[in-house]
Amino acid sequence: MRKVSALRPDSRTRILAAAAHEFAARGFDGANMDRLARAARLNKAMIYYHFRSKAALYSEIFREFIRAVLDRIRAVDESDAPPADKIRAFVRAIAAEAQIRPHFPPMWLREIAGGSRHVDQATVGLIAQIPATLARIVAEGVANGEFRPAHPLLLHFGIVGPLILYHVSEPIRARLNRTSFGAVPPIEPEAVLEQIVQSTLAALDPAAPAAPAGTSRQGRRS
Amino acid sequence: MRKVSALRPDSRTRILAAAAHEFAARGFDGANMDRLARAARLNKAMIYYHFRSKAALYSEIFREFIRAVLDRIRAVDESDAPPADKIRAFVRAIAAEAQIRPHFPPMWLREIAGGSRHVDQATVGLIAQIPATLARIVAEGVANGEFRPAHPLLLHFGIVGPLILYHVSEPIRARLNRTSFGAVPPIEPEAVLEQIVQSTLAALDPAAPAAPAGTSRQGRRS
DNA sequence: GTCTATATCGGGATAGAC
DNA sequence: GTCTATCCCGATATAGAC
Repeated sequence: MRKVSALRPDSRTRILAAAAHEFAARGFDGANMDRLARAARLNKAMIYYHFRSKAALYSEIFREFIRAVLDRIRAVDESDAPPADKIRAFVRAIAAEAQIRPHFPPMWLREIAGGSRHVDQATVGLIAQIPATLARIVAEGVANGEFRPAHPLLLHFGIVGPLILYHVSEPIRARLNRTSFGAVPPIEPEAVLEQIVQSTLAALDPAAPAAPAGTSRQGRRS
Repeated sequence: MRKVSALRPDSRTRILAAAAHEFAARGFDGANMDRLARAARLNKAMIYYHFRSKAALYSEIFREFIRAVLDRIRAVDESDAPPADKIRAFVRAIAAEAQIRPHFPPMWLREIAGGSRHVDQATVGLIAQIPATLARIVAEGVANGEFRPAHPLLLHFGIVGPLILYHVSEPIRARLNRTSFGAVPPIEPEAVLEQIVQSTLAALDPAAPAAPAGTSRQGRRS
């Protein structure tokens, strides 16, 4: 919401970029305003000229991330594609945003781990709309008879979990490869998406094994 | 590795318990030694009598968590059950550990998000053995002809991602319910396990749609 | 808008008595 | 083993010149 000469980003933009990096790598408490300022080629005072506090800076970055995801996802929901295609697009929407903004997955993960301690109620409401959107898509498919009912939040975990883990694990995979604890073959981004879409649609397939989610199946033979 | 009168846990045990709670809720940097001491009904000095530093305390807790998971998982791998049952048991092993030690999932998540900054190389090696064990199970099934080849790490994300997200999201679900942003219907633990096992086995099913994981499929219809 | 100082304080770690 | 008191650094935030 702010005009910027695209060539040399202004100080505010540089701060936001550096802060996203810092928060993603270290978390809210681990982030250091001095280091952040240096990375933005500015001094601390400049940060506090643009932002009220560390917390305000963090909130703004995180809220903007969530908003970007929500924008894409809502567009998907409001399209007139069949539900199965919406699911597919839903997964790709989140993946695309994670690809474009590599600092988003780690920040998201940390917020989940911390019970959203660093975000205000309004932002919590925004976050909640992500699975809520998925729930609408599922409901549409159920009404169609294309899907069988499934717990939307659980479905959401099945999408977001692997996706975020994949994006976030890049540094670890690199580290493991460097230290040769066991070289990890590279993972194709398309393979990640395919597997997630497949397993999500499988969980929604009315024809499928169904897995009545009973408490009583174990020790069966393949 | 330490005898303890089971009735009144000794100070060291109380510290470990309080620390797990504190680290899980706030992360390494957010954790506060004063608050931790109070929770353990001790003073800070006592913590430093038992542990070299905050980092050492953190490391020990985390390593122990990983070891507990590894113990279960190795037992699964070394059993003579058919590969599909091993997969099932693998999922349940991690879920059981997450159930018993509720502080483990958030800490794990944070370590992933932070690129394992707070753990030593040896522990990183232990962590890596979790997907490595899964890889062995998969390889066994592939050799059998029961499974088709799949990227073990990707498979691992498909298991751990949803599972950890489920466990870790309990506080948020509660918060959402309290603030009535939209009441979340409860998720049955068994349903979580079933869905994860199903989708994992589906990804390994040689008969299935297969999704050749090529880089070249997009824009197709369902 | 951008900078150099600096105020202020929370929190990790230690000293040393008991 | 357990405590009280304290050191002291690092980190958020601000003052105030340019």
